[in-house]
Amino acid sequence: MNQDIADILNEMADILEMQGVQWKPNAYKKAARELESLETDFREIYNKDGISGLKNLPGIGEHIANKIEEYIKTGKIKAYEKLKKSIPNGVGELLRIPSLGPKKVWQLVKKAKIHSLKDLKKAIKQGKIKNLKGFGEKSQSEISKGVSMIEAGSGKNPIYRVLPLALEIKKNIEKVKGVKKVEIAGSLRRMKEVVGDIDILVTSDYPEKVMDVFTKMDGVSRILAKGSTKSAVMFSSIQADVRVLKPEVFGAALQYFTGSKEHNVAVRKIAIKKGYKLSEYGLFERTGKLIAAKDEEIIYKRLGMSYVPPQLRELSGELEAAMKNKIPKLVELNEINGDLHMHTKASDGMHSIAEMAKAAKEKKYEYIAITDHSKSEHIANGLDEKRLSKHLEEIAKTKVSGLKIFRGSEVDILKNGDLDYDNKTLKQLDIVIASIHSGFKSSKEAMTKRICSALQNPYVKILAHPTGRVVLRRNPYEVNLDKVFAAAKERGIALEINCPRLDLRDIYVKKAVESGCKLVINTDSHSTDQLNLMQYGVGIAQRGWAQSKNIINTLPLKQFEKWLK
DNA sequence: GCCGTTTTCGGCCCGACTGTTTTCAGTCG
Repeated sequence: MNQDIADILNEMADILEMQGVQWKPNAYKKAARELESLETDFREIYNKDGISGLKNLPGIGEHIANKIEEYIKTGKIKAYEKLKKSIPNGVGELLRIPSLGPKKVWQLVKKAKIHSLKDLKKAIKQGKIKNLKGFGEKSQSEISKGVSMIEAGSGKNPIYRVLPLALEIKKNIEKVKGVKKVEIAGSLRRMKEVVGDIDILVTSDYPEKVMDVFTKMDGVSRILAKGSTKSAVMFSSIQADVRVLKPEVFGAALQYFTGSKEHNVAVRKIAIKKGYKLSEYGLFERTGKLIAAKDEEIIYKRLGMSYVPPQLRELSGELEAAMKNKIPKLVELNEINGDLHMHTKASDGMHSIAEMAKAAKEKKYEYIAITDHSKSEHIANGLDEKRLSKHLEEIAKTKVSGLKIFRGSEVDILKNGDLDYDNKTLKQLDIVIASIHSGFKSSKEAMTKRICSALQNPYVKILAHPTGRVVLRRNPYEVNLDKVFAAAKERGIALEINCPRLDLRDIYVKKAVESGCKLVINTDSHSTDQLNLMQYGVGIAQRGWAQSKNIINTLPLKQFEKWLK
């Protein structure tokens, strides 16, 4: 796994930085980032092109390439082992504490013999930290708070918990007198599936009023800071920051606070190359003359590229594309015309067919598919042929005006690659979703073969969670994506982007799009409220560069029915 | 340690904030 080697390089960077080594840490971090974002396994590159293949990767030169080769050949890197020995064992965890960076950690190690979180807690209790040179009363209490935070495990939150809160804050601020613009920034604007905190940017004639309303909102558990233009509060475990800005710098600030950090660093480098300087206050000439700040779009334009949608700002090829004017228009939530994966009380859902249909109608969908589990899925009360037959009649009887309800099933892919119903049964269905729910422990090759074999069935229309590394709670499995994509493409089967689970990494969707596969954004809803998960699926699709033409359920009903045939 | 239409040597993103200083280093976003 690329992550393994990236972790090692990152750790080497941390240790070097602690010891005050200049520049080298940056090089290691950059190399680690490159490996993390790599689509192909580094071993594959090495097997194909040897050490020069590694050296061709940006940020990886002779020395790091040699170390990677050493790792491939021996499973170890001598320089890394040596570095690890130069610091005590538990120091790594100290680096995760907010307000403690490599330099301060190293001070603690050297001057106070603090080698672990445990040592640190003891030293805080004894009041030793504040007496160290470079530390003081305040630092000690900050560190103490940081330790509690780490121990509480707080940090990152899933987007489906954070976005509703952010929208609520936005709504509240929009109502304040004098407010002109309110935008959500940060990783939330990029629609990352896991986000740190909420960042909201505002322009207003009366900043103080905004701060008052924000800090007094329902659900605020603690006010971390309240100033005239910037405040931070906690909503239980979620931190939210609001900044009021001058309208003339709003675009530059929005660009800056949206990130990602990697994207911003790269954009700034481009600015420098063009003889400019970019900060959150705008794009400037070397002379200090302001060129652009009001609008994000203009900043990108002045840097010689097209606008980069927030969801793509991960430094994964978006800048190259923007410079060539090749950024696609991404799929939008309002383009989704149907949800094709829904469960009802018949298997493991909570609501009836009619209730699900009504909720879908409220979403203004043109069509849905009811897709309960098949017979082998005993835990989920899967339907045998007899119950299925009755269930299909029920679906046919359910009428909601203006909504087409397809009769479907989420059919298990059995261990041998066969489907859970025979073809005679499958023939009665409008839509068959094939998916794996058991036997996760097979090898990558076996899983791939099993899925590809199921895809040969003429009735399969959709493959559920095709990502290869799906964490179905405790059941990760791996497949050869290229083979699965090829099989799906050949048979015109749509690959599902499964929304309720945070298991899709951007790369899978991007790869599927690039391979020419059709995708479908379904919610796998087990209750009416889960239909709201569609927006997160759209977010995942957007981050994977998907356009509406890639997504099968953006088709209007008539065209969708054609695709079904 | 990496990299190069300003460089094979000398750079490496920028600015605010904080706490500790007595002019600045470290951390953060």
